[in-house]
Amino acid sequence: MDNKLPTVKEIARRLNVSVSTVSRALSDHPRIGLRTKTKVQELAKEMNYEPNAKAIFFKQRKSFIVGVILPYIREEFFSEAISGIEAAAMEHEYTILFGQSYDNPEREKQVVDTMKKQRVDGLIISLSKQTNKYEHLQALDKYDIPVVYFDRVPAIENVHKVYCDLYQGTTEMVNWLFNRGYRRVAFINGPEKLQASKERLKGYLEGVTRQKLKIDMQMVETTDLSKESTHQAMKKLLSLKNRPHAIVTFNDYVHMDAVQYAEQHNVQINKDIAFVSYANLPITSYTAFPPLASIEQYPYGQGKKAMELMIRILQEKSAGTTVPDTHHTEKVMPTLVMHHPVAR
Amino acid sequence: MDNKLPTVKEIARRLNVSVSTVSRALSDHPRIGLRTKTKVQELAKEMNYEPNAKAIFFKQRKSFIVGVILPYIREEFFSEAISGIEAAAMEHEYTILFGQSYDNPEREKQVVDTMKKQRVDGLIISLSKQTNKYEHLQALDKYDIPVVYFDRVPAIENVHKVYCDLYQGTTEMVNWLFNRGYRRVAFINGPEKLQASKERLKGYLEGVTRQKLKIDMQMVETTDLSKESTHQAMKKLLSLKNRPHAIVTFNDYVHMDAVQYAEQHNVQINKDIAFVSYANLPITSYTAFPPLASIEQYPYGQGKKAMELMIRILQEKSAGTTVPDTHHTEKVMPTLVMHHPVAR
DNA sequence: TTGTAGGCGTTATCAC
DNA sequence: GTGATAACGCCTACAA
Repeated sequence: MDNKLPTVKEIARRLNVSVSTVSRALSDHPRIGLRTKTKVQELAKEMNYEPNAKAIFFKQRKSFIVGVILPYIREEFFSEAISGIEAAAMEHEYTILFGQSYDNPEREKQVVDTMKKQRVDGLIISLSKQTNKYEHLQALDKYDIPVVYFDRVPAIENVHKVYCDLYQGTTEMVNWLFNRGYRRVAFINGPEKLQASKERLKGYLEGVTRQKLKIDMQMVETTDLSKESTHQAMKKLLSLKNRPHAIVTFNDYVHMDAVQYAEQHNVQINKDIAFVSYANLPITSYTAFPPLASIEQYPYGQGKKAMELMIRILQEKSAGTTVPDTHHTEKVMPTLVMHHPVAR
Repeated sequence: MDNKLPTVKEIARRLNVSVSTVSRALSDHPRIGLRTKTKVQELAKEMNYEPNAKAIFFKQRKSFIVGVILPYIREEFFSEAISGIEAAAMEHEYTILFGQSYDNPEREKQVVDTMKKQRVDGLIISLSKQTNKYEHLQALDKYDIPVVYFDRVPAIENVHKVYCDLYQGTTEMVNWLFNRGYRRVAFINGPEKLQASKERLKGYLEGVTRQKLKIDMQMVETTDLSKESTHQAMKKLLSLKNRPHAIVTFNDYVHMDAVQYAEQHNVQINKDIAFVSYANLPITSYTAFPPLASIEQYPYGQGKKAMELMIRILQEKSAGTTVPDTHHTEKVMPTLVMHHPVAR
C-alpha cells in the first residue's frame, strides 16, 4: 500500500508540467490544451487522485460541514429531524457534524465549543430544555458561524429560527375535545422556560376561554419531562375531587409515562379519561394506548427547512449579499391527527 | 462585527513580534520569555483568538473527524449506538460526521464517497442490510482511511470489527423456552445474507438439536425486516396445522410487527403463543406486548467499543507502530433478559 | 496555452 | 529567547 496520496504536485512531476496546468486540466479550465488535459486527467484517474478537501477547505475558508446539536437523538422526534437535515444537506453537498446535549446546558456548551473549534460553516441547534442563556451561541457570531435554531428555539428575537407554533394547534385541540363532550380538560405542560411550553399554555388557555368556561389552574400541571415528574403530575390530577375528563400532555413521551401511571392506578385509558398529545410519533402506533389524537409537528420537515435556511444564509454570505441584522423565522404549521381508540 | 477572525499573524503584528513567537507563547513553549508569553496570551484572549482548526488539520493531515454511517438513526438500536460512539469520541476529542444509508447500498456508496472526499480520519459503519460487496469500503485503504465495522459486519475476515455474536445467546434462549415447556419454537429470521442472521440461525438449530428434537424447517421463516414481510411470515406460521408454542423474532421491530399481526388474528399474545426477541429496546416497555424475554445486545457498548478501537488504530497509525495486516475483532457478549408478561 | 509565484494559518527547523 | 523561512495541497492572478 503506497502511503502517499497522490497530489497535483506529484502528477505535475510525472508529466513534466506545472502544478497550475494540472490544476487547470482537472477543473476543466477553458484555456487548456486538449492533449494536455486528457493526459492529465488520465493519469489522475490512474493514480486514483482525489483533491484533498482539507487543503481546499482551508484555502476557501469553507468546509461544507454544518454542526447539528440535538438534545437526545434517541427520541424519534429528533432522529426524524436529523434525517430531514441530512436530506437537505446531501442535496447541496453539505455534511453533518453530530453532537448531543442530553438536555444539559453544560454539555451543550462543550459541544458548541467543539463545533467552534472545528470551524463548522454553520450550526443548527435544538436547545437543551434547561438552556436559558445564549451567550455561548451568540459568541459564534464572532467566528462568523451562523446559527439556525429549530423546534426548541430561544425566547429572543434577532436570530434565525424554524419552529412549529403550537398556540393555534392547541386551541384547536381543546375545542375538538369540548365538542366531543370532554368538559374538564387538564393539561400537563413542559418546563415553563421553554418557548414551546409557553405557546402550548397560551393555546390551552385560549381554548378554554373560548368555551366560556372559567379557567381552573388545578387542571394545569407541569413536568420536567422525566417519568417521575410526569407521574407526580398525574398523581395530582387523579387525586382531584373532580377528575379531568381528558388530559392533554406535552408530547408523546409524556403521554406514554402519563398513561403508564394511569393504568397502574386502574384508570381505563381513553374511556374514563381521554388522552391527547403532541408529536404523533410513529412509535405510538405500537404502544398499548396511543393518544386519541395528536398534533403532528413534522420534525422531518422542520429539519429540512432548517438546513435549507442554513444553506441560503451560507450562500448569501459567500456571495457577499448578506443584509446585516436580517433574521429569518419560519413557522411550520402543525396538524391535528385523530387516532381510533384501540378496542379492548 | 469584524469579519476577520484573529490569527497569529495579526497578534504578531500588533505586538511587533514574529509569528513564531506568538505561536510558541500560545503553546507554552519552554524557551519563551515570561513577559512576552503573558503579553501574547493576554492579547490573544482579548481578541478572542482561537486557532484555526482547518489550518492545523491541513498541516497535520488529521481532522479528528470520524465518519459514522448507520442504516436508520431512528431505530433505537442505532441511536443508542451512535451515543456510545459519541461518548468515546468526546473523551478523545474526536467528532462525528454523520450519515445514513437507509439500508440502500447505492446510497451507502454515496455517503462513503462523501466521507472520503471530506477526508475523515476514519470510518465506522454498520452495513446496509443489502450490502454484499465491499469494494467501496475497501477502497478507503488507498486513502489511508481505516474502517471499523460494527454490529452489521461483513462476512470477510481481514477487517476491523465489533459485533455481538448471537450464536450462543440464541441457543440459550431456545433452551430457556424448552425448559418453560414451549416445545414447538418457531423462528422469524432476518435477511439470509446478514452475518447476524446466520449466527442466529446457527444458534437456533443448535438449541433445537440439543433438545434432541427433529428440526422442522416449517418453523423457520425469514423477513426482509419490513412490516409486510414480517406479516407474511406470521401468516405462514399461523396457518400451520401445528401452530408454534413460541416465536423467536429477529429483533424488537420484527417483534412488534409480528405481534401486531397476531393480535389482529385473535392470538392471545404470550398466552396462546409466547414471543421472544432480540435487542431489548427501552421502547418495548411502552408497547402493548413486550416480548417475554429479549437478548440484550448493548448497542451503546458496541458503539463505544467501535470508537475506542478506531482511536487505537488512529493512534497506532500516527505513532507509526501499525502492524500491517493486523485486524482486530471484538465481540460483545449478549445477555438474556426476562420480562414479566403484562397482566391483562 | 502554459509557467511562476504568492497566499491561506499554523508549526517546526533552522539560525541568530 | 526570538526571528526568518519552509512546508502542508491547492488555487489563481499575473507573466510569458
